Amino acid sequence: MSDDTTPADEPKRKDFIRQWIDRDNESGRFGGEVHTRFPPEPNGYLHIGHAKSICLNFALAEDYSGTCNLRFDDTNPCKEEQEYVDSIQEDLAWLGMTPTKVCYASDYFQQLYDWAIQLIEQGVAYVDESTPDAIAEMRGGGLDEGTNSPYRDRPVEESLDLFARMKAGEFSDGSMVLRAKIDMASANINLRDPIMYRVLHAHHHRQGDAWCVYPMYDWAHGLEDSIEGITHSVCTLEFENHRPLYDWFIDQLTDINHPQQIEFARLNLTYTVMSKRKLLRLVQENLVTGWDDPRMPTISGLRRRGYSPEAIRKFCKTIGVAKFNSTIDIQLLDHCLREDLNKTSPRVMAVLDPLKVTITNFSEGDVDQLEAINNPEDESAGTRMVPFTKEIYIERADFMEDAPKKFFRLSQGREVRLRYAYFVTCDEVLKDDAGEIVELKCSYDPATRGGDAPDGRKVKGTLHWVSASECLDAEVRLYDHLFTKENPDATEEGQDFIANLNPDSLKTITAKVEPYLAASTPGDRVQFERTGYFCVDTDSAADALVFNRTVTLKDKWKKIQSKQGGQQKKKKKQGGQQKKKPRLDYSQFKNKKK
RNA sequence: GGGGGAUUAGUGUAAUGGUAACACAAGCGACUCUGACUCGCUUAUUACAGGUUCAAAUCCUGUAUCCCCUGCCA
Repeated sequence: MSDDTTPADEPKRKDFIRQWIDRDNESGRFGGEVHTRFPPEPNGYLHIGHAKSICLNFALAEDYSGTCNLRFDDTNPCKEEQEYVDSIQEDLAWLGMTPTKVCYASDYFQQLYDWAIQLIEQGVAYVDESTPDAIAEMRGGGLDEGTNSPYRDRPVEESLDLFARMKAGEFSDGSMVLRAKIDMASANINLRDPIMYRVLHAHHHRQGDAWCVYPMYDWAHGLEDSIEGITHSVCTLEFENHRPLYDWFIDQLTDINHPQQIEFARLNLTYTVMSKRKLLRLVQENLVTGWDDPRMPTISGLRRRGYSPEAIRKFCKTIGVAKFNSTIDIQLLDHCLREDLNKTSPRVMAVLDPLKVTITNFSEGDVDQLEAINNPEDESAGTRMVPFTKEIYIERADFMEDAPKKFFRLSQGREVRLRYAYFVTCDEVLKDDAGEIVELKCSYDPATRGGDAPDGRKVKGTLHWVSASECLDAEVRLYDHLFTKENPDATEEGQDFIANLNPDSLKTITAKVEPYLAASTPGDRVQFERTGYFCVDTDSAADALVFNRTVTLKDKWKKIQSKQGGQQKKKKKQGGQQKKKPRLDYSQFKNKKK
């Protein structure tokens, strides 16, 4: 994970978390040690938002010569499954992270239980037999102060006895809880006698049926951190209100390690959703093919799509960390991706939308093997041979009748270069009855073999191509944003984010690819020249290749085209004064929780 | 109505009392056997209003806006 480039001459800018750690180190608060952790609940797949947290926590440990644990926060047996534990470990390893230790919150259940008894004995915890509704009612809210539970001052012995019997399974789910005795009038609702344990007769994925009580997050989390010797407990903004409680619990147990909780803003990305609930819904309603659907922002989805761990790490580093609730433009992720793939991906030619071209003056049956560079960014990648024949395919979009001056590609009477091959000139356009172009007749200049004209004549365009007789068919899955709107939650009244799903987020086509690709295996990443970066899908087989489009190449021509179209439209509308786009404000669209 | 946070170019992130930087995006141009890559140039009265100061993004006061908080979820 230390391969991300940080120019040594660039002054290291420190985010607020590193500044905080520096202060702690200066004061000697933790003896100069920095121990972090990544604490997922195993109830879903990791996504790019988790990657931000992962990269942060592991980078902190590395930067300060500390440690970083992976800890499964498995305190709720109802939602958690081994499947998720496995996927999380796989994703973490793929991202290139090696935890110092792999821990489970459930391993601390006995310690937590013993400490709970200690709090009861200290008179700061009690068993409450009120109903869930009654507890909610008594908690109050807003300006209403809470009211004390009638069980709040019951004798210690009674709570001790009841708590032991809760654990033993004598009581039904929801019948009683263990509560901390703090302050029912606190302005911070989290401090109004928060629940520490609930009764749950549920099977735990690691503890089996050993427990009938399970600890709540607020009670458990800080103590888990404390047990592991965590110094800086980094979490997301919504836990800021919980920090006083985090500190309170640890303070009750004198002489245990007291980590510092630090909160940062979670990642939001345009054109996608990040909440586990929404991702789960996409999977459960079969709106995508699964957690690893290449359109999903999950780590497994990105992996299958063809993202590299380097690109994701670079992205996480680039976006930085702060407390401002921001939304990152997906184009920044694309940029980090292209930056890495450009350096690492072998080039190859593939025609996605084939148009047949016959080289009229090329001998029938001849196969001319031409040398092509595998990666201009990496000389060690070497070269390969590409077969050229009388009939080839080019991209349909690379030919245009009555082409404008700015169109550098093929048109009647125009000459272009076929990459690594020859200059060709279009002599004739063949159409079917419907007027559709079905074939081009071109002539080639044998003197330009390899792609250069001995007479020094230049050509403006270079096209990729593939031999019609030597090429392979391949299924290509063209992916686009999963949603049509920057903010999928921006919907009409009565709709939700599902309404903004992009119906064109996947187009499957059959492409013609050069024979060199026959040996490719799932996970291989290549660049289809002039088109984009592609990755061999897990569905791919030797005789049935399947490619996923990871990301397109930047396309200046497309911009020129759309600008010309746009200008015409604008003229029609009126003067076309460009208004400044307002700052992204998603809040007005968010569904308020009732 | 209460509590906790936040606000710097279109989007993000820096600058921690010394005159707004970097990346992406957008636009213009150069280069090019990928209209890719690469390389140039362009883009901010620091949410607003006052105040302190020789000097304010930074300190003070007030205002506005946004986010989070009333699960026996995490």
